[in-house]
Amino acid sequence: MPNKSAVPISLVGIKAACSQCSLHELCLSEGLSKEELARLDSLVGARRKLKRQQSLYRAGDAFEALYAVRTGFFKTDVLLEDGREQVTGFQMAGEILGMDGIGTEVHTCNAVALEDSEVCVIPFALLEQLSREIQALQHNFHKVMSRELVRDQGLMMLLGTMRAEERLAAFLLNMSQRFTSRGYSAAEFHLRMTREEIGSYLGLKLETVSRVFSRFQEEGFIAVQQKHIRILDGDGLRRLLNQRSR
Amino acid sequence: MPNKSAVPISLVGIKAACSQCSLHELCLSEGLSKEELARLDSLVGARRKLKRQQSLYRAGDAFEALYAVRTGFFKTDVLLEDGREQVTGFQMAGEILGMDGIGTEVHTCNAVALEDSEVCVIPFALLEQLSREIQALQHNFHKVMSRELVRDQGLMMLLGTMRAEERLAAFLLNMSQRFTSRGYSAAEFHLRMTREEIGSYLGLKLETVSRVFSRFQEEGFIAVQQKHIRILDGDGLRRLLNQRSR
DNA sequence: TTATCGTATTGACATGGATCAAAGCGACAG
DNA sequence: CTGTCGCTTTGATCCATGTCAATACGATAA
Repeated sequence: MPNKSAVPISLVGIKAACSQCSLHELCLSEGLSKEELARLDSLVGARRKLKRQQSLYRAGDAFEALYAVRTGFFKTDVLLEDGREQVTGFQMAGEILGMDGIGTEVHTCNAVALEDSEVCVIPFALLEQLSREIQALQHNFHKVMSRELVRDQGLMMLLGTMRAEERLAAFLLNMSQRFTSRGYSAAEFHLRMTREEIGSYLGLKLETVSRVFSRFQEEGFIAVQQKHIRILDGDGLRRLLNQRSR
Repeated sequence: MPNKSAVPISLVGIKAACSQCSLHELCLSEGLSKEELARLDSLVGARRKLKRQQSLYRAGDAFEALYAVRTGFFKTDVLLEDGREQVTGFQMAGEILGMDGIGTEVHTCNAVALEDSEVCVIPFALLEQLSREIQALQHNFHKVMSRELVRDQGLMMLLGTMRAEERLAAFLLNMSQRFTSRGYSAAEFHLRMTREEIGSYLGLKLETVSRVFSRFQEEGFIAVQQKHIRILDGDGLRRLLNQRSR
């Protein structure tokens, strides 16, 4: 039974406008004509603002829409009955949330804002309708889902075969790369999540995350200060990843 | 058990026919009208037969089509440069392979037949075209992709938080459930994969898989004899899964 | 300023699963 | 039938990471 989102939804009246949005190439609007973009604009109903720690949706909620992150930072996680948590992803501007709900009409994970954030609400029925009419939109959407599957493959590889140091190196390089492709510094960034959340994502305990960060610092790969990370030797991290581990 | 034919054909001239296929509810054709089914039939170009150990596609291959498993059994895996392998899934009749390639036009994993198998070839450009015209087909396809994302979530949870016994219990129950929904016995089945492949899928070494199977047998949960598995106490396995581990 | 609370770091120790090694088993070719 | 080969089982040992515990840090509120 889908339960109601516990937090009052804050819908802001501002119309989203994919045509104005700086996240083209990451989102669904790439390669659309002016006229098609306008139609996509009219589909994307509204934006929704979330404060830090607010849920965008929870496991069990009825599925109605996808969400495109406009600003901010999210995590998605799954909970086991006994309380164990697995963080399944961290999402930043331009990334799409909610696709887990399509198959069953019900969300299967929780999506939580890790900082004050804003998303575009994309009613799914309308997206399907419009993507029957706009081939490029249809294809973009399929690509987004497929890339998510490929991302998952990478994470399985990480969880299934990598040692702690490799996991953290992969994590840092991935964050760096994603910040870069959004125009931020590749070398210096703020982690929005706790050590525990990183650990959960990587299949490690928070103490291990902390220890490996310290070791990386001793070895000159990075400078850590709480959530602030500076990458001093990206190639060093990359070497760590590619070398035969055992 | 399917036996090996001496003929190494890969493409058979027989037209597939979704309308005749017994895998409706698992595949893409659920809820389609007679007329729509006929159109789907004409889309599904041909079947392709694979012998045990043959690749359906490999990482790096150009992406052109999806494949629906008609008979047989597959694994998908990803390889790291240093030779480490992560099995990302096992696929049986009615399941769709190849969606990893949509995002980049290139396959990102290998798909290998674990026994002599047959697939329906679904040229992807045609599938997109037809699903612009048939709403139910479009929606079915989206559901299939979404369910794959949810499956991945479950696997991440397994790889990130579960102990060896829980992983094996989850694996056995999952296999049992999938055999059941295809009309086979829930309690007795043949594993088509080696201990090493199971281990790779579950993030364990083959020795650990073997040991846990032996332990399960000692405790009366299952009877193992090589690849033949009999589940004697499914509830016992389920209890193992649900109990707080530590 | 000081108290508090969530988060992070670090140390000491425990352990589950990996590693290494040796048989055992079954299918198949000759 | 016999030998070979791939796969599986089992034992002994090791080690990476988990667990438990103490302390430190930084933001915020009083």
